[in-house]
Amino acid sequence: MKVLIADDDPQLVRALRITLAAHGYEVVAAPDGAAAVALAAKEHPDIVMVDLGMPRLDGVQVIEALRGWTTAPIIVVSGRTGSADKVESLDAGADDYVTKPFQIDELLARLRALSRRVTAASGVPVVTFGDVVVDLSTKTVTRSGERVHLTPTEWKILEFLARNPGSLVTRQALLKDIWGTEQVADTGYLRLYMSQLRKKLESDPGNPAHLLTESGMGYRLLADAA
Amino acid sequence: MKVLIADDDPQLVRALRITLAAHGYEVVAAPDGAAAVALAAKEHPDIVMVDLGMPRLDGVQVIEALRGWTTAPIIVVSGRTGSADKVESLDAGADDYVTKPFQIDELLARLRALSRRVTAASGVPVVTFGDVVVDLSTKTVTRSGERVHLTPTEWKILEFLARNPGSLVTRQALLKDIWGTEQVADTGYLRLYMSQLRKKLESDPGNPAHLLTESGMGYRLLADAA
DNA sequence: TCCGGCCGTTCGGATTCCGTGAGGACAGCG
DNA sequence: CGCTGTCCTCACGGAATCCGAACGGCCGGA
Repeated sequence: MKVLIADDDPQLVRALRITLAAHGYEVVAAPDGAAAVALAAKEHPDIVMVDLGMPRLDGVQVIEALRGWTTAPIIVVSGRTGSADKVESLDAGADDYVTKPFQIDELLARLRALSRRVTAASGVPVVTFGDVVVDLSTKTVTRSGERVHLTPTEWKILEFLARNPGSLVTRQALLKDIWGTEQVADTGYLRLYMSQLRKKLESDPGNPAHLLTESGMGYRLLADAA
Repeated sequence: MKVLIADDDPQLVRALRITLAAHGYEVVAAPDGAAAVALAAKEHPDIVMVDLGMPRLDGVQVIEALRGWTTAPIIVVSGRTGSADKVESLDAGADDYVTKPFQIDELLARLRALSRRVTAASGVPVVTFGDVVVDLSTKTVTRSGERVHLTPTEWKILEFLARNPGSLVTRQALLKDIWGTEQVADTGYLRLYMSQLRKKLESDPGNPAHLLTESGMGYRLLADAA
């Protein structure tokens, strides 16, 4: 049973990690919302514990992002005791809400209750790199949890690259797959679409970290390890 | 959605009955543990709310009895705040634990969270988005509780989209499924039906929030969190 | 230092694609 | 025969997309 902890309090994370590990859970942790979403896509945890009021992406936004593609139980652990926060979190898709400070045995009991309800994972073919998630089955691209809109041509290029993660894709292979032209006359539009993809998906489009170009050869998508 | 309330405080039961009914729940109530178990066997509620410390059968015993034959979510509503009671209840099979006095909106939110699990787990093919509910088994569509009349063709399109919530559906897939035509010549009627569906289901048909179109590719139904 | 190949990026016109209103064809029904 | 509901065609305005052209930066070789 793998648990993802999203909390910006390193001391609390450390204590939880020890306790949960002692009870047989595998623990992964992220210090902010955006990292939590990316880590969830990569690790596919069975249960998610999320704090409200994290940097970079609020807890509620994390819940909404996760609910876009997973049904794993989500439990909110927050210092906020108001019912408004509880209602908002639960309606966003959370399954439980615990207020700090909490009794550790109560939290463990709630985790056990949620574990009972865990259903089998969906096994969707997804490719992730950085904070980007590419879902090849639903043709959906999200970045830090938010949907990114791609034009048909942009999607075709990204799809082709995502189906060959890590390996070099020659320019003519891309041109043939997307425009079907045998005769390749690079009039420059491939460069144009790569530019737009980087603008939409890279955090620093000028220095791409994942959509790499191999001079004279083609392009390469550097994906995260599955 | 049917809720069974097991509590020996008639005043609280009365208040809950009114509030829950106002939010669309069907309510049945039992004043003690033994009656609650009997009533559950007869009524088959979707969710059970149980108090600890009832006459004739304690709350934990009620939980254990119910868990013998049903997986319906059980939520404990109790005045006892100690973690020992929480742990005991949750480990007996309860799904949630709320302490009295409680905020009614928080309780409602937790009920909604449990309802989601019920519909998701029971495999009942129901898709919701905004104020619209699409029931694939009974072929009915309701909006804010009121039935919406769809023509056969409109229903076929919505059904196809609802069977692939969140996923992009290409125009040719829709045309092939609904008109069976191999050769696709979009003469424009698909666009017309999408327009009518939006008029009937979207609150702002001009700016659709759920029946989205991906230019050049197809359509996508953005459903609520499961 | 100059030069030419290669690449990324911006701009804008041409083209395709989409939403929507109006209305005809057709079948079922009283 | 008129009415009603549904399916479909057509046409138009607006939005999204494509792609040609051009400019600037980088870099290795002469």
